[in-house]
Amino acid sequence: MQNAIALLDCNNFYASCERVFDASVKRKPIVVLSNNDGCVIARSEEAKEIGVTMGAPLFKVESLLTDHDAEIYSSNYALYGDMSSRVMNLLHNFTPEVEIYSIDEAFLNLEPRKHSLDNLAHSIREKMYQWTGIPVSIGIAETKVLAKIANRRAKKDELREQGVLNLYRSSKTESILKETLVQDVWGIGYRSSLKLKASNILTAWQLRETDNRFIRRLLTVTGARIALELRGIKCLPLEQSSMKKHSITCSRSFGQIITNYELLKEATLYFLTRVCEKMRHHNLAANAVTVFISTDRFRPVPVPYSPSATYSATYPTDSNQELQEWTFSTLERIYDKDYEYRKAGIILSGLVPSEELTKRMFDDERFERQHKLMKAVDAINQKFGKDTVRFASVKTEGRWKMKQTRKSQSYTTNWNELLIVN
DNA sequence: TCTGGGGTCCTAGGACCC
DNA sequence: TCTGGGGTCCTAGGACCC
Repeated sequence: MQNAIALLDCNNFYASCERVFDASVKRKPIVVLSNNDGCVIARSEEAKEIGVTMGAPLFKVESLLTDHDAEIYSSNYALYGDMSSRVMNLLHNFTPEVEIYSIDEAFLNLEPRKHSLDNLAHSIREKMYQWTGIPVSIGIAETKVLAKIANRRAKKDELREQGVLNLYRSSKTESILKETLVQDVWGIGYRSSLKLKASNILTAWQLRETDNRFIRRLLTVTGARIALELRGIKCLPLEQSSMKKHSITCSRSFGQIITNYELLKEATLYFLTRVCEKMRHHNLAANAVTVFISTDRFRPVPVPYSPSATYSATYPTDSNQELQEWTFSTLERIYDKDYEYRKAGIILSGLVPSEELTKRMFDDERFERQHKLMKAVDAINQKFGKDTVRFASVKTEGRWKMKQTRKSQSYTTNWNELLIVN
């Protein structure tokens, strides 16, 4: 017995979040920008209609947007994160098995159920809009990959009003797979689509019908699993308890080119401060830090250079000071003075719950002092604002400082920015 | 020093996703 | 002038061991 899987996806999520709190933009084109206000990462339907493409750099579409009286927002992750958890929490009213896949998507196991799949999906959709103001689309099928395809079609023009497409044991599946190009299948990216095309495999249906050993050789197990999922064979299970983080990253493109080693050190130290905060907020510790730096990918002169290196330690730590030592020694390994750098970042990995540090704390007095110190610093910064207390070496005004000139209010997470209704 | 297969562990990099 | 950031998974290849 194959259970029916649903994929629920919030329509134009970031744009919809902005719209919930600002009635004046109900019919206007809306776009939300990436960090640093660099490019477009979310668009309302109206913005799509005037021809704004996903990922377009702001400077290329700015005049188009102003001509159409569009609203432009910097990204407000506090708001989106909060709206997301409202949506996700409500899903448990409909089924116990929910996998939160991303900030705006969740897979649901729809069994067991009292009503028909279609009725259930429509009722989830209506309730979600009523409770949160966020419109959602739902695709239903035997597997995750097929549910993704159903969801995508549920958003298409001719079907958009309904917002639900049920392909579970449906005779429509074959024709829809024949209309779906391989590059539009979840898990098949640009590289894989080129390989498939070279073998004359152009549609999802052809991918499904090709001998699986061939696909495995061409695209490794990842591709083989996708092909099986297209046949309705579950290879990707619902993962409900995937709350454990494996890594934490902070990286930025710089406002200007950096060649100077000291400036690069400043930047990585700033990123390290951010990832350490996040790590301790989740009560985690890390035993490895990866440092990466990169030249400008849009101007690869003379040649692109983007080295990275990892420092792995025996014991995990959550102390800035210790991680700072690891970071600098790693940066030194990859830095080459002959290049101009445009971007850098830090990744913490080997994450373990910080209770597991207890043993070390008994052994190591210096470590225990640092651990307590960091906890105190976090508490103060939480209360009085970011970087109220910091290491003297951490510069907060750098060329990597994030640009956010069009941010909306933190309607749901900051008492001082609540929505006022007159 | 050479001969050989098999196994593990680690890391860098590729590919993909939202 | 201006082109995002944060993740996961898989594999190839090196180092090491028996």
